[in-house]
Amino acid sequence: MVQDSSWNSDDDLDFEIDNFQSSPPSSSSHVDTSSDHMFAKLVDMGYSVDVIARAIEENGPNAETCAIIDTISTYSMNCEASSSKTNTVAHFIAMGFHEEKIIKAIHEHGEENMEQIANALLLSSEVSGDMAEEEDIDWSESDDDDEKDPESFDSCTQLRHMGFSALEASLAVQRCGDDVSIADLADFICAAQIAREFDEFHTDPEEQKPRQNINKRRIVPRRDPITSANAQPLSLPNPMVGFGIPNESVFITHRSLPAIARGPPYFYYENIANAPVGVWETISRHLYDVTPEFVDSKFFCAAARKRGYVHNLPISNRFQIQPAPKLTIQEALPATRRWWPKWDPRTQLNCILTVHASAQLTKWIRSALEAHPGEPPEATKRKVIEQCRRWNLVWVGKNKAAPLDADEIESLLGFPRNHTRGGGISMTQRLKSLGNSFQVDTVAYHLSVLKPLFPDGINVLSLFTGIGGGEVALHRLQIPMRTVVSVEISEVNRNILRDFWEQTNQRGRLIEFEDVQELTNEKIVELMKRVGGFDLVIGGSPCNNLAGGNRVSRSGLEGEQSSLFFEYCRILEVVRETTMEMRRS
DNA sequence: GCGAACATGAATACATTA
DNA sequence: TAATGTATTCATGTTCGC
Repeated sequence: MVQDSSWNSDDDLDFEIDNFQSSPPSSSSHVDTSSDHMFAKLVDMGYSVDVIARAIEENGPNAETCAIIDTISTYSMNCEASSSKTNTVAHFIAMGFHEEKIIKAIHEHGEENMEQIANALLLSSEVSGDMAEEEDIDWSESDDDDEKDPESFDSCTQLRHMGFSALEASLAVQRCGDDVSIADLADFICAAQIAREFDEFHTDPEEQKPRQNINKRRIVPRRDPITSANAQPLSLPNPMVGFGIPNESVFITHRSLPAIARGPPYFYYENIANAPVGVWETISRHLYDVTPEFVDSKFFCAAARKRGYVHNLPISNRFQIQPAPKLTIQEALPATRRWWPKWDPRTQLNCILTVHASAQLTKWIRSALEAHPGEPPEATKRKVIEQCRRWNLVWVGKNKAAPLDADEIESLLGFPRNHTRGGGISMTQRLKSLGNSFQVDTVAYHLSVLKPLFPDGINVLSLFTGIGGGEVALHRLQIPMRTVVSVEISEVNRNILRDFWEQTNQRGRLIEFEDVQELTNEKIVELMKRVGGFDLVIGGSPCNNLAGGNRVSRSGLEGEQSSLFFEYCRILEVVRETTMEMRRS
């Protein structure tokens, strides 16, 4: 039940926005930590008394308003409390609109007509110019120049004549650049509006914060060629825990997702973290400036796998699929325990690659160790451990180190046993396919947020499917796959996915393509109309030309295979545009 | 022709030391 | 702070045997 507003003064609005930003209030800000006052304010915001009481109880009577709002939003994410109406109000408040006008718009258009409410609010703010963001954003901080160029101003004027607000128009020009057509700018704004609507219940509270400093960095049009000269350095986190890992709440963090990046559809892109300098800057720039989430799978299983993920998924309320894998070699591969030398300090494996060590190497290790009946000399130990690390060898007998077999790799990567076995696949191909795949537990952790959002199933566009790491993750999360359109060049991998589909009695449709280039724009539109659109576009494009192990053609994103990343971008863009068109009609 | 086995460094990040 | 050392890396191309 939404109550009448009693805090619609500009001061109060500023206070709320400050709190949404999680920034410490300035000394001049009006901050009232009295729980009574806060209670009244939250009631005014439309939250139910029960929910507020519960949140205050959880956070303590001295908690700040933002903490309480976060908690309440968490309840709504969990579908346990909070009505959709309160979320609607909070959502538009977070966008910077006055509550009084929000309530009025809801009364006029009905709560379910989010788009009409948004339009009414935008129109209202256009007339009165009272959107908080417009007052807060310092447009002069663009480092291109201090004055708006006439062309941008013309675009803004035209957009405003089309009915968009000054804020929307300015933002669109800033984000897309000056050389973009009015039609494209209008599309950009519509995309953002639809995304906000769609994201109402799907993003965490932090992601819904107004980005007051959105223009305080250089905005490079996405279509610009990226060169090493203009790429901003993107450092890898240490420890590589992304936006959070299971059971380590100290690492749980929040992020600001650019408005243009918000779904629908959700997208999830993966590639190796240790790519040549500048590659991730380019990837991020082409995927709507979304900050990559770099995660090492050593926090999810007994093997390292440093990967970057660019996605627009919510990051609150992630959960791990069970049973959680063992995190040490000795626990994951208990048979090795008996033979593990005390002088080998490894407890986790390095990244699982596509090839394994030669028999010559394991033979050399055995000979080197058998040459010394007792403990080997330090130099020998060092050399053996170095090779064991290099080739991920484990101890399978006395003085006997061996590469992992395919079954063990399947287990470490989170695949069902024998996932890649059978169907005439050779061991070499099996190892290659596994070495190129996702670590399922890691990906599932990120995708887990989709489970409450798609209880009736999900339509997936799976690019560079490989052996189906994404599909296995969704299956293990028990998210029904209504449709999977899979694109995979390798016949062997396609067979593996098809086997998985049949073996697990999937009820949905599996539609297969060989080549991403076969998936023309027209074909994508046709497919989307056929299956009802895609909810998730997932894939990791080839890393051949990025990987450190490649001594021959590590040529970066322009390489023969790795340049297929741009196909991912093309396809994603078509899916997004078509999604918007389908929602309009 | 196919699969298995094998030899083939360098780019990069991070830690240590002077 | 710069130099040096250490660790890591979803690989490719060639040869050989069946």
